[in-house]
Amino acid sequence: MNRDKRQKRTTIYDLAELAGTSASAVSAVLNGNWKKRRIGSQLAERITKLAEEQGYAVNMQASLLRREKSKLIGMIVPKYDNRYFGSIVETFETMARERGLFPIITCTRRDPELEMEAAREMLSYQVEWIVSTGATDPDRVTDLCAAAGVRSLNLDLPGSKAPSVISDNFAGSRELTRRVLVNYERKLGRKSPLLFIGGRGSDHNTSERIRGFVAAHLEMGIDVDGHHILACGYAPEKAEHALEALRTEEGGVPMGMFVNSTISLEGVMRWITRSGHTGPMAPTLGCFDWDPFVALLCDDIEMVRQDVPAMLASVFEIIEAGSTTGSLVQIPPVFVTSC
Amino acid sequence: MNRDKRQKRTTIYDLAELAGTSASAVSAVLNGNWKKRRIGSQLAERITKLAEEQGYAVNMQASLLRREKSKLIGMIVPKYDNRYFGSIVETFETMARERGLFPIITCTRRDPELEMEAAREMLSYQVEWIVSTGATDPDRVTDLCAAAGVRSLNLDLPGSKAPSVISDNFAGSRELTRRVLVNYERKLGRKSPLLFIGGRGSDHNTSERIRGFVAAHLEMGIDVDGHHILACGYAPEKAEHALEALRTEEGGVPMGMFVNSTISLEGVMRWITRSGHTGPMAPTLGCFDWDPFVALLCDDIEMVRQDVPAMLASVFEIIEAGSTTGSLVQIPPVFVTSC
DNA sequence: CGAGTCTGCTCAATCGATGGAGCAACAATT
DNA sequence: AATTGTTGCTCCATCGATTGAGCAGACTCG
Repeated sequence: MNRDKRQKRTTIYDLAELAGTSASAVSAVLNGNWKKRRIGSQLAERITKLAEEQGYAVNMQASLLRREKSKLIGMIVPKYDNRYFGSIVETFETMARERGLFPIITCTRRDPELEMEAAREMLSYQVEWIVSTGATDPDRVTDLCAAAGVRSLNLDLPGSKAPSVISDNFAGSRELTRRVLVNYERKLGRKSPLLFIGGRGSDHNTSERIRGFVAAHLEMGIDVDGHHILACGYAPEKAEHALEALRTEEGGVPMGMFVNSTISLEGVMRWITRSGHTGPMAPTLGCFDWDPFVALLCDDIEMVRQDVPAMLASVFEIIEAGSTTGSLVQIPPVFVTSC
Repeated sequence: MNRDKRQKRTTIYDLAELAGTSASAVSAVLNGNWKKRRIGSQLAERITKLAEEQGYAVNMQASLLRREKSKLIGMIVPKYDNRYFGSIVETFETMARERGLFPIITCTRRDPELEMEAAREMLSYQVEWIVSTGATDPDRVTDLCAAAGVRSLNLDLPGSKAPSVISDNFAGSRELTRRVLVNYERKLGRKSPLLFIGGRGSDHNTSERIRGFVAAHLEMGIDVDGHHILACGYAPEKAEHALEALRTEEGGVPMGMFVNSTISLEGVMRWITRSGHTGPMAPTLGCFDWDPFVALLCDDIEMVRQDVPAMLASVFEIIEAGSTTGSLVQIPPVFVTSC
């Protein structure tokens, strides 16, 4: 009877026996609908006390099996190595919990197969929603979910088959580019185009940001060099190598840059340091993303911070409304006036 | 029969009917032990094909309810806002998956109540292990787990009642302090003690690091000013305020500092920028933790990187060995030679 | 030819929580 | 006294997967 090392967990049947009552009474009391099920308040109190004493915890597996709703919500996220995704995850967890949902989060390291595998696993756990964040192929996840009758939603990168919440990449990028162009002109003493670096040309965000980048140049009467748009991928090394490759070419590397994420910025900074472009040689920068140390330590940089709280507020609005259309919500990012 | 919007998910019974066989045959085939249960390979193949066609996914709730082992492993983590915890989570997920475990991670934002709440929830989901990372009160979590017959383990901050894996804070801190003292002496032209800032005086890591800090001073024949040991908490603002308060005091702020985490470093950097201690006025720094941008952008700083892969290797070794003693494993951190 | 073995499958109990249906016991009403 | 209503519970089927036990039929061998 007494709790041993390898004991079985306390169940409602154990409590029922201890309380000299039935399992259904115990169940009713512990999940709060004992009033509806007309259990006397004295018995209720006795059961509650016993449960506490015995350290009882529901077996969610059993409970969820029986119930119709699981209250589980899944999120797929590419990486935990930057502030943007970190705050997405943290905010998501908090907001899910506030709504009585249990968040399950999985990091897929930008691996398309792992994304699908993780989604499949979440479906096994009977999640009610899957939020695909920055997924390489959101529509595949949506299809998988749809086949299982589970709702899904895209965050950060849009898909065509489920509602998507993303930053307003075009407007954000145009404004960021404008600001960097102004800084660059002030520094050089003349107008000159920027280099665009980072991201994948095939993803919506990158192409929208390129569109904004080009628009801002146009508006300021500056020609863009197509050859200076390097959507070389997200990994730091890719940005570093791309710059290094450019250096040996004719014209070299422009000393004004639009960097497409903090991850790419890491590579850019590495290149800057290694190639000795520091101090007065330092390039004029803009970064579509935010990092506190960069904001503090780098003086010639403009950063846009994606509005994570607003994005997730929108995500949960959609979830609460239960919408499934392929709508696209674009959240304006915030310009950080570096301290 | 056809899949509707609000359909029920496909079960082994559906598949059994479609295949004209029994549910137990389907179950045996799909969970791989059909050889043991002597199911013919033709039937097995037919079932497998059907399952694929129907997009079948096990109901984990049902499966786990029946099985003895859940293969779930929980991790509690304080924040996602720095590289250290980010890489802990990412590595943990990967390693858990490699071992056939399903990781459930929850961020508790350094809130002791949320920690307990999260642990309780994980117990409801029948996790087999809980890893408390940087928990404010690891022993409380251990007690809760023990009452439910669940193993637990502490990471980053040790507890007395469960095995703990942490960095070798004393040795790491002593070496870091030594390096910073050398840099500081080189800069000042004379020996001078450092300021210690960040962390909680009550936590093991902070007190061990202070011990290492003091030891390094002693070894170099430098007196430590007890008044310059500011374990003011982890939040950036706390560090910033502590420095600001010190500035108005007699002696002011020493221009050599040991910062106890990147989070505190954020506050320190803010103070440095706001109070104008930049350029040649910039302090000589050391930080017990690592961040790529700081490493790249700050030139007078030494950083230690906690060895996350080694720490998690040790965690999973303990899990695989099934040990429950309150042993303490200390992993030497790595010194980063800034690029 | 009968006993024993092996193959390929099915039956039914089980895990723990839930909730519809129903049953005593008693009070209130006609 | 008979009917109706209410209160406070209990019984039992159910969710979907798993697994020990068992049952035909085919095959083997003395």
